[in-house]
Amino acid sequence: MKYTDTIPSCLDCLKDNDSIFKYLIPEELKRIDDTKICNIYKRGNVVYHEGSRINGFYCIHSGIVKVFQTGIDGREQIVYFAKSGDIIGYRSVLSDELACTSAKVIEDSVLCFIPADVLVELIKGNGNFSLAMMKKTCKELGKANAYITDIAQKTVRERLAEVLLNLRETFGEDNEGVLKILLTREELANIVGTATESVIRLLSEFKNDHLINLNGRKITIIDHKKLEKISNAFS
Amino acid sequence: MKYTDTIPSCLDCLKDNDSIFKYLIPEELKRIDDTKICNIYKRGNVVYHEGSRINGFYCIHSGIVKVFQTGIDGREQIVYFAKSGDIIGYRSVLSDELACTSAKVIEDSVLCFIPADVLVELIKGNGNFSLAMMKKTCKELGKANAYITDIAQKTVRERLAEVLLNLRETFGEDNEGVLKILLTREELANIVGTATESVIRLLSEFKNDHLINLNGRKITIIDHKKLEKISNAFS
DNA sequence: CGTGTGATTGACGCCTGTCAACGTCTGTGG
DNA sequence: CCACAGACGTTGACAGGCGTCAATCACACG
Repeated sequence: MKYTDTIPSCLDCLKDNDSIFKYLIPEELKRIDDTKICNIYKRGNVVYHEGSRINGFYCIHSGIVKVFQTGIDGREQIVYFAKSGDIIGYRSVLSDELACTSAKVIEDSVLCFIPADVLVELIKGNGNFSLAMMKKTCKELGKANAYITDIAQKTVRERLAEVLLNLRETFGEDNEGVLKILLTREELANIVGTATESVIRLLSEFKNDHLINLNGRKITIIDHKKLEKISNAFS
Repeated sequence: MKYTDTIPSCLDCLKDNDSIFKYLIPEELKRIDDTKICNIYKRGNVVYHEGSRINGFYCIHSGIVKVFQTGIDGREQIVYFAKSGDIIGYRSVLSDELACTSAKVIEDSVLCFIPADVLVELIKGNGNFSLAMMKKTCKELGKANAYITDIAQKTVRERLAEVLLNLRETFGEDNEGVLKILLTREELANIVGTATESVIRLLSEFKNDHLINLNGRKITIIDHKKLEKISNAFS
């Protein structure tokens, strides 16, 4: 599965994606280019597993990866989606803990693995990069806190509406209006934090109310306004 | 409310508390000592308010502060408790966003305010401190993710048991076994993410099953083992 | 064509939120 | 010293959102 064909250079990658690495100086970027290991992953492949020790982190060159925790009787709770330009696994590296999440590929991906000590080195050495990483982590923490409040106070219906809007915001839609991320009903349920059947029922309710269109896993948002009202957004 | 009497020196504070500032060199610590502003806060006082811009962060010298988000119709969701040695408000400073939480004093406190630019300066200048801050934030992020999973998958009963155990872990108990944090039933509900009445009902259930003792706001954990079993801990 | 995975629908019941009434305690002011 | 207001705690009744179980359908794939 080694990806020796055309290893993406970080410099090229930076042009396309808004990555955290833009805060690095050329020599530092070269250090990453030299140490990274790139691989192709297919949908369903596991990038890393909860409870394992990770000695590095991954940068998403292309594709989509879901990051989730495994809860009671193996039910997944998705806490994050990573797309091109994002990095995953750095949390465990920096907190010096075992991975508290698993990562699995949703859409065929090219991922670059970068050793832990390179990251530590960069944070210690480059104040601007360090600050940017802090900022990134703090923003994620803010989002996590907001989601705790959401999930604790909103109904499943409200949360589903919100999740749909978030997905559009994050992944956009093609020129037909179809969300550029395909998820199973179960995966949707694992974001919202509910049962698969509930998602199915609510989705067809939304469809009947002409808020969305459904075509298999393809979801089209029709009435953005009403969805927002349902989601009861207070942020 | 200015606390001019006996301003706690950071050096003394470090001896008692395990604070993040232990990674600073003496000159840096002095910089904080020189710029900080210390105040006394009484129970109920608001430290900072959601949506406001904070131009610094707070270090808890003594007391307890709850950090929460305000959700639908003003209901609070508590996301963090800060006690002596902890810092709060740094998230908003570093993410350069408005405060996404409010902080309110639970137990009379002495808080030291430290300007934002001092923090940024330290992170940029001291790699070890920077790394420690990253580590701290990453750990918090891990906890937040774990709580998302919890709240999404566990029942109220399980979560309440877990919260009680967490409180004991964090704040300890006096020699009578009473938890060293006093919360109203509503505050407990705002941690668990449920209605006040549910907390009351479950608490008296726990009491009847001889898992805990209740005396007003004083809670004593009797049967740690069974509570753990109820909490369904999978971590 | 059998097998397996995912999607859908219906039935059922419990957990839990909401509403309402009442009890308890503390502090304040007359 | 007592009355009263207000915050907090408790209990009961009730309904409905949502999880669970089970059966069936749809579709892809070897």
